[in-house]
Amino acid sequence: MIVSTKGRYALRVMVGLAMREQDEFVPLKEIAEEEEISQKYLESIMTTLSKAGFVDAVHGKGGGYRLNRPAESYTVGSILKLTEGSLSPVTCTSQGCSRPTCCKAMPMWERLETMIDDFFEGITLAD
Amino acid sequence: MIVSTKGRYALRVMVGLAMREQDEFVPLKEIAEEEEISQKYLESIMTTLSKAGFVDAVHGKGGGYRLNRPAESYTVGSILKLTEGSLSPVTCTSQGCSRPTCCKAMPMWERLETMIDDFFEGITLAD
DNA sequence: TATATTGCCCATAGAATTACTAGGTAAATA
DNA sequence: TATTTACCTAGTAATTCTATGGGCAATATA
Repeated sequence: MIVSTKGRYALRVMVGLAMREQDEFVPLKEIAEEEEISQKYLESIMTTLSKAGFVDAVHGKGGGYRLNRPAESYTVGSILKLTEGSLSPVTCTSQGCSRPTCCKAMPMWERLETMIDDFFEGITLAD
Repeated sequence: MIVSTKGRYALRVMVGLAMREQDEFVPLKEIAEEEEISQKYLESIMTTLSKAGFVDAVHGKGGGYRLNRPAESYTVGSILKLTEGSLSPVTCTSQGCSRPTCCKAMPMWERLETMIDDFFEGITLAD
């Protein structure tokens, strides 16, 4: 499986935020309830999104998270790459491969990876 | 990662067999050395391929494995589906998904799955 | 028949990854 | 000051992946 729950949760949250008022801050607790995700688990995901500058985060009462640019400018690919680390369908392409026979399949893996990458980069939060 | 070593090993072995004489039986030991895969691990993979009828297996001296049809008739997809179980990029599509927001992404996952499936089914051992 | 060679079956173990939890710290607001 | 919120570090439980061990079954050859 290419995409784990972490990436899927991140995507769902971003979609959720995109459907709200642009300048409204939504606290973690509220997002977690809405999406039925454990608060604690979601915390680590939100921090990742925040540190990468994908969302604004504000502490204290009335604080929370919100998007900081229009939904069209977030590609699904950028979100998944951030949370998953990589979207490589095989370790061959992401970590290299030393074997002789494996390399016979290498062009295939590379084509697949490009195809998947194009797919995700071609979709934004406005879907 | 969609494709684990198991699937990749199977693919490599099948490619290796395809490049030999059609009616030659190759013992496990020889394949394992050629591909630098542990004999024991390869055993389980070969048994899977054999039980599914992808290869002929013969016991005893002079025995081993060989393909039983032309290389063009094996798609990469069929080999990977057999050894990996499924090529779904997310559990949503293979195991179902109950959540409301997840389903907003469902059409995307389905399109991706179809795309990947078409990709692998369009490639045979004659590559 | 005896022996060597080969594939087949079943269980288990180590490693890595994934998914999730616990508990405390820092910042902002009222 | 007290409350609300985000942030940080660590650890744990569960699952999957990768591989190993040991014995049994089938076949060929001497």
